[in-house]
Amino acid sequence: MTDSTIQNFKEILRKEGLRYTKQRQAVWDEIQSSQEHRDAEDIYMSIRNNGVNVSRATVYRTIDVLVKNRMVRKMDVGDGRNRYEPRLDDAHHDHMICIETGKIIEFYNEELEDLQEKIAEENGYILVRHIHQLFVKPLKK
Amino acid sequence: MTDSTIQNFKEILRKEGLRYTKQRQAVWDEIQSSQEHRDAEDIYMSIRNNGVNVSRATVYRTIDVLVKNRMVRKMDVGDGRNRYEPRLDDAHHDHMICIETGKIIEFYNEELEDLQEKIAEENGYILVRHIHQLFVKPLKK
DNA sequence: TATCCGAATGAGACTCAATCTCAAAATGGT
DNA sequence: ACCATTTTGAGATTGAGTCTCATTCGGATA
Repeated sequence: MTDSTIQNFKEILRKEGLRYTKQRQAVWDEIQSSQEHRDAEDIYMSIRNNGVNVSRATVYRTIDVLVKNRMVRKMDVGDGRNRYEPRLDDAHHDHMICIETGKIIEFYNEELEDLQEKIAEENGYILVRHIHQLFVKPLKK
Repeated sequence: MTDSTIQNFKEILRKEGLRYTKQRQAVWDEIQSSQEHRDAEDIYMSIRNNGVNVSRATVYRTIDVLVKNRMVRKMDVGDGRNRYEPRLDDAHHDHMICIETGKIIEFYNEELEDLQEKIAEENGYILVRHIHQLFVKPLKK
């Protein structure tokens, strides 16, 4: 991680009135270290394997702060375990999950985004957020 | 429920190699009796209140069969409890959830459906199914 | 840099939806 | 009606996530 990312993280904690601790830093470091879509247990075990003593409670608590501040994206893939990924840039994307291999593919489509806002408005609402997952299987060649 | 629906249900059980029991019928009757998006506990309690003795295990087991056979739609609204609704016709729709009132609004948009298939294909996949929920709040007048 | 007080941590208890277990009951083909 | 097989149900279990609270820590202050 870069110094600027650490600074950014510290600023968020300050803004939230929270203290800077090595556990919180370790959680953010760990999530940030991979672009994969990982579950909380995975993140927890990785931190411990790196020699930092942290509890599950702290992992969950820190993830909440990161999600709230849009540094981490929480995604529900429908199997009961949420997955987390860092939002290093602010680019939004949705996910496609291959039902044969379990592979998760990210996608972004402007038209799709616009359409969703339009649908919400047509019903008298403003779109706040959305969950959108495509379950797919490979095209046969 | 109509006789034809009962027949249809019996046929599905036969096709699956399962026996016809009053508990299974009661679960299907209960789900079919309302177009609302209900959770398993709600369905379970309603059946019991109607005087049919059934267990949670049987409710869940029967729902699985109904979902598999596309008689019931299972939806994950992100609060940890799945909701179920009957698929009386085969018309597909997605859901909009008001984050202020919890109200669930159904919607269908052809353009949206086409777009999703197109996106999957562009990535070398065939769309099998999708999860799509819009979390919205009311437009201020 | 020593003091101090409110915040953070962690081990494990708890929650709650959903699944599993297995003895007893029910089904349906003969 | 018989009986092999399936289904049921009460309660145990699972597992992700949350909560508790005694102990530890951060950091503002002097």
